[in-house]
Amino acid sequence: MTNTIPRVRFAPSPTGLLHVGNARTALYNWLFAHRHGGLFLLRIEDTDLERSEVRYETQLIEDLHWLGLNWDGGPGAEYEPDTGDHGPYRQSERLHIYAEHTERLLAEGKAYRCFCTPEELEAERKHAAATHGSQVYSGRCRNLAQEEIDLNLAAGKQFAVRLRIPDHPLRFNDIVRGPVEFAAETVSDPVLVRSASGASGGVPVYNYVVTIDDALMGITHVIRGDDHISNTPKQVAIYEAFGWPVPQFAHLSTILGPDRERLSKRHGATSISVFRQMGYLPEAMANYLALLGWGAEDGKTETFTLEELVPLFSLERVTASPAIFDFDKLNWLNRHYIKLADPDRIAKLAERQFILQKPGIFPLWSSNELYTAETIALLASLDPPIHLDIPSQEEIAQRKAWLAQLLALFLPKVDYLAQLPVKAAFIFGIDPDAAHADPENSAILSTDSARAVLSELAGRVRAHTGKVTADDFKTWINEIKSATGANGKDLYHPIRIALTGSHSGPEFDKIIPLIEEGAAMGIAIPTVHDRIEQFVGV
RNA sequence: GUCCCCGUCGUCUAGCCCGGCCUAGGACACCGCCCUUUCACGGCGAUAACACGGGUUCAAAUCCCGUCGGGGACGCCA
Repeated sequence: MTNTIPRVRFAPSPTGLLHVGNARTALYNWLFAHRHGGLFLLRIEDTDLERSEVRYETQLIEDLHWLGLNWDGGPGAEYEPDTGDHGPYRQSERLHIYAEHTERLLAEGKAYRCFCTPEELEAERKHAAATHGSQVYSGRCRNLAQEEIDLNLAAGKQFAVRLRIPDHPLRFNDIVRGPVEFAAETVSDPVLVRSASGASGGVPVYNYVVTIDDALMGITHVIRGDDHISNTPKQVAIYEAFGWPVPQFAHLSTILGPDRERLSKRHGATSISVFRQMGYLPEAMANYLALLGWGAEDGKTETFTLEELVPLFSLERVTASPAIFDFDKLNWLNRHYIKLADPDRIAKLAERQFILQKPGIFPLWSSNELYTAETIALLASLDPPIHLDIPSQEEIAQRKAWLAQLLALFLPKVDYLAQLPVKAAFIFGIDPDAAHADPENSAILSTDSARAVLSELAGRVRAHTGKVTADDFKTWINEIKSATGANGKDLYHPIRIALTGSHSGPEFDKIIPLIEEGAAMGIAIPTVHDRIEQFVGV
C-alpha cells in the first residue's frame, strides 16, 4: 500500500445533545487530522431509527462549529472533496451499500442466517448468567444444513444475519494502549443485520455498518471512546471477512464524574450546548477538553489555542487511564480566556445573560443593530406610518458604556457569564429586611457606632440634591469619620451593608457612579438616596 | 459471573516504552502571606502522590509476576 494521508472520522449518533466526552473525541480526531495533514470526516450514525432525530444532528453540527472544529466531509462540511467516492455521510442513506455487502458475506459463507428468536436468546443469556457466566452466543444456527435453512425460509421464518467469528485470536493495535488480543471463544458471532420485524427491521447493526463505512471511507485511524474496545474484535473479524486492511485504533478513556462514575447529568452540565448557554467560552472548553487525557511534552504548558495545539498533539501522548471532569479547572481556564477575550465580544455575551435573567434592564434592542436610520425613516414614511420606539445611538452607546463599567467590577468575580447577573444583583436593588436579618450583618449593625454612622450618612443623603458622585460620597465618609470617630471596618461595613446588602464588594468609588448613572439613564435601579432612606427606615 | 481496559499529589498530568540526572516536575483546588476599608483580581509561598506484595538488578515510579481497587463490555443500542 502506498503512503496515503491519514483519514479519521467522528461518528456520533444523533440521539441526544453532544456530550463532553464525545466532544473530546471529536476534538482529538480534528487535532490528529490537522497534525498530520489528514482528512477529518463527520458521519452520522443514524441506524437506530427510533431514537435518531434531525434536530440533534443540527444541534450537533452547531456545537462542533462553536468549539472551533470543521470537517472535510459530511453534513455541515465546509467543502467535500470526495463526496462522490465516500459519501453519503448519513448511514440511513447508505443502506443499499450494506445490503450488497451482506449478500457477499452470505454467498461466501462468512456470515449465516440465524433463526433464533429474541425470546430464545434471552433465555439462553439468562441461563448462561446463572451457570457459567460467559454470555457468548451458543452458535446454534452456525452450521444449519442447507435443507433446514431452506425449510425455515419457506416457512417464512424471520432471520438475522450473523458473522462467523474465525477460530483464531482477534488482535488489533491500539495507539493508546498497545496491542490488544481477544481469544475467539470469548467473542460472540455478532448480528450484522436485524431480522425483518420491528421498526428497525432489516436494518444493519452499528458494529457492522461502522466497519463497512470506515473501510469504504478509507479511514486509517479510528479514534473513539474506550467503551468500544470490546466491540473491536468483532469489527476486526468483519475487516478480515471482507479482506480489508485493519486500521489503527486509538481508544480514549472514559470521562468520569467526581464520584468516579461515568460523567452524567447528575454531576452537572455535560452537554456542550449547556456549557455554551452558561457562558463558557469555546476556547476554554476546547482547551480544557484537550487537557483531559493529554498533556504537552514539556509537562508545563496548559493554555493553548486550537492552532497552538495542532503541532503539539499526538495520540501517543494520550493517557489511557480514565479522567475525572474537574469543573474547577474548567472554570479557571474560562476565567483566563474571559480576561484575554475582546471586551466587545464579552459584552455581547454578558448582555445576553442580563436579557435572559433580568428582562427590562437591557432591552433587546441594545444587543442588536438591526435598525438602521434608513429602516426607521422608511417605516415612518409608510401609510399608515410605523413608529419604532428605538433609543438613539447616544442612548445605546451610553448603556454600552454603563455595561462596560459594570463588567469591569464583576467579571473578575465570575467563573462563567451566567453568574454575572447574580453577582451584580445588588446593583439592581436590595431587600433591606433581608440585609438586616443576615446574622453577620446584624452583628455589625447592632453597635452604637454603626447606628451613629448610618444616621450621619442618612442626614447627608437627605440634605443632598441631584446625583451623588463618588467624590460626594468620599467627602461624606470623611466627615462621618470625624463626626463619629468610627474608622476602618466600623466605618465602612455599615455603609456598605446599607448600600449593597453585604459588608463586602467592589469599591464605593466604582459602585456609586454605576448606581447613579444607571438610574439616571432610565435603568430600574434604586438611587443612593432611595437605598439609604429605605435601609434606615426599616 | 466471563472478557477487556486502567491504577503517580484531592483533581488533571510530566516522568514509564529506552531503569540511575526523581530527595518525583507543572497546573487546578485547598491553606498561608502580601496588596487592599471589605470581597474579587493580582503577586508570593506552603502542604500534598509513585495502590499493595513479591521478584529481576549495584540501582525500579520506570522491567516481570501476583493481589487489591476502579471502570467498561457481554443487545436484533449506538
